[in-house]
Amino acid sequence: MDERIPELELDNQLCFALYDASRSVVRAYGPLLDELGLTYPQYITMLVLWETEGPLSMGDLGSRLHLDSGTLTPLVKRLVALGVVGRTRDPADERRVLVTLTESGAAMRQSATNIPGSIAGKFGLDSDSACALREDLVRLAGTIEEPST
Amino acid sequence: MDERIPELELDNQLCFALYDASRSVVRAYGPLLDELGLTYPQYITMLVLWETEGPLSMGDLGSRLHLDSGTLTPLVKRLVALGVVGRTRDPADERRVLVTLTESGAAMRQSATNIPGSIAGKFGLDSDSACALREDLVRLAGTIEEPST
DNA sequence: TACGATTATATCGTGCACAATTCTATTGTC
DNA sequence: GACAATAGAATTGTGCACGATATAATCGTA
Repeated sequence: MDERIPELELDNQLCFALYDASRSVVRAYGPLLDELGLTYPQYITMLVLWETEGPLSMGDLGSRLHLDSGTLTPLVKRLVALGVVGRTRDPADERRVLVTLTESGAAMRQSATNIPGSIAGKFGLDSDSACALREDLVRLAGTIEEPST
Repeated sequence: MDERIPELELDNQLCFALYDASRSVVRAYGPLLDELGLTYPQYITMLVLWETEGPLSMGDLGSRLHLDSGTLTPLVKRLVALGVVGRTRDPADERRVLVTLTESGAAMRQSATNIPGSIAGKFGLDSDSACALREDLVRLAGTIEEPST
């Protein structure tokens, strides 16, 4: 093209570095999650259920993962089909749908305990750097979320 | 659940911070790209074309963006439908498809020059921090890509 | 110069993301 | 207690991602 416009060059975009790194990391989970029969979004959904006492509503899951019902509804239905969670209407409020781990879903947690270590090995990062990077990313996402005046 | 397993908690996952931040940033581009009629993946494709002298093959575009033909083929066809690029077979090698900017596509570059600045304003980061973060992410993605012995 | 191997793209199928809309249950408020 | 407003999910439609497969052009080489 005519002249260079450095701000528009791909290699100068923080957004592309993020987008590319995110896809790379999700791909890295692929082989490990295949053994569990989960996709990456399904895996993080299971993480939330594993760390929570008792059932969670679709809305609770959605706000934890920042996913809306258009994404979560079919995703959770696939988890039901896998037999790892159950879906029931909340008797106290029939609008709400409660998601609960099945025995099989709870048991899967043990098979997943090796995953974080395997992944950490693929990152060329020591634990402190990984933690610092994670904090930078959380801060960035938090800043962007602002309703922007 | 029974006991805590900190390595499996969502808030300790670098992968989730990345995944969440990436989606947040792409969402932040939404309103700006709407004015151009582009999606985020279409936008980064245009970035590559804008910074390149002459046409690019599908393969060139794919290796630059780390996207395969299953993603790029329909994406580029939508850019053709928008009238911003053209697709032609390479006469020197009929297997290759060359993507070229149309006049309208080249002109769109001017309308895009304000985007990086607008986005930078949404990040709570000074230019140096953003650059450092970008470099960390590029390094991370590069490390993961290794064919892993 | 046939012809098997390789290369470049396209196609197909599954599963996200997310905006927009719809549907039903609940919650004021009069 | 009727009823508008709201809240929680589901549905619909579009556009990625990506693995797997298919197709066609080119290349190597016997």
